[in-house]
Amino acid sequence: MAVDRDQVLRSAAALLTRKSTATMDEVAKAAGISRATLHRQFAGRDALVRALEALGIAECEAALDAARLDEGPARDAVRRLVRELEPAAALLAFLYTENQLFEGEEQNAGWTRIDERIAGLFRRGQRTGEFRIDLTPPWLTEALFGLLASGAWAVSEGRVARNDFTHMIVELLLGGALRREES
Amino acid sequence: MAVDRDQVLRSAAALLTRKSTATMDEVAKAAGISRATLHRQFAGRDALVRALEALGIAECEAALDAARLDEGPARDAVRRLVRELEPAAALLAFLYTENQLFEGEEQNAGWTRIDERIAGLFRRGQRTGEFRIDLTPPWLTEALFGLLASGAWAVSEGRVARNDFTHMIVELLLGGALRREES
DNA sequence: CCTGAATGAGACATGCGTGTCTCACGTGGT
DNA sequence: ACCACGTGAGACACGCATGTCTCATTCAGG
Repeated sequence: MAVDRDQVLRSAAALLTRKSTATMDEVAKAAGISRATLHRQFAGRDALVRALEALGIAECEAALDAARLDEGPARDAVRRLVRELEPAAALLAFLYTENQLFEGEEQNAGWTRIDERIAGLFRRGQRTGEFRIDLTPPWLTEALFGLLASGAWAVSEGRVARNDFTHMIVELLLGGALRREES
Repeated sequence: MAVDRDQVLRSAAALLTRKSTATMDEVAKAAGISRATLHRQFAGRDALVRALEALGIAECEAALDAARLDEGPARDAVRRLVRELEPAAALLAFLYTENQLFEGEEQNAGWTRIDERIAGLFRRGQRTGEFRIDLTPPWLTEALFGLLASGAWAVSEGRVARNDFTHMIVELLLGGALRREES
């Protein structure tokens, strides 16, 4: 009776994040439904990944909105953004590596908009003099996603405590590894 | 005749870095040999990936040696390390994502040693007071590989100029995005 | 010139994931 | 109680990459 599509999507995301080559049968079992029903919800593996991508984009944009990127100091906006993005980090890490496979096809327009909003935040920080100008906004955006993925993986491997996730990423991204003389 | 095994490995690395799902047949064609010969050199796809992993480990350790990690200020050692690692970045990016698949099996001991050497460098920097102590060496190591992979991908996508590769990674890793008042 | 080793081309069987279909079962609504 | 709908289970064929094998060809060395 009306399988909870969103619930299926969540469990699929949780499984594929750990094992990106999981079979449709494994995905179905993980969701507690049969392969037939899974296939009734998502036409095929490709459709499933696309749905996951749409979910990732939606969560990203929700985080972007919740972080109020254009309010206050840019550095604080970055902190809020990473904090909001944390719950979606594992899914984003999966999609980040999965995207390498879509080499031929053009990527979903949603990512372009998200990249643009984040790059805009970094540009704002550069304009106000908060951020250095020798690191380009596109690179900072790329690095943010890369660190998000690394962080998610490090947490799942037990190399970083889950509670430190946001702190590790934000501090490295903003402050770097060097000690600062001034505060 | 005696097919140049190392040459085959290099071209396989170059191809798989761009298209991680490439067929054995595609790998063979890229190397300019037949699938039969490729299979005579590497028992199967698994053996090929393992060989690639061994190559990546070897290049990493060579870079580690060339960077002389225990000489001079730790920050300079990090700069040398990234510079030495740059040629191998694409291969490492491939292996970095491929490693997610080896979930069940234990990872190659070579990576453990490499991780340990790099983490040791960060620990040394913390001891000398160069690096902040709230970012753990394992996380900095993980972040270094993550940024290396992000950088390699950004370059191949044209989002970052190839010449800026080392600078972008080193500066972000060491200094972060914030402008520093003092030099 | 001859022999042998290595290579390329292709055929062939196999395993695996996938997509599709059918049918029986259980549940909810009428 | 009856009917309809969604579901689970399984069978089936297909596509595709893989692994293995054979055979002709080519090139190097004796």
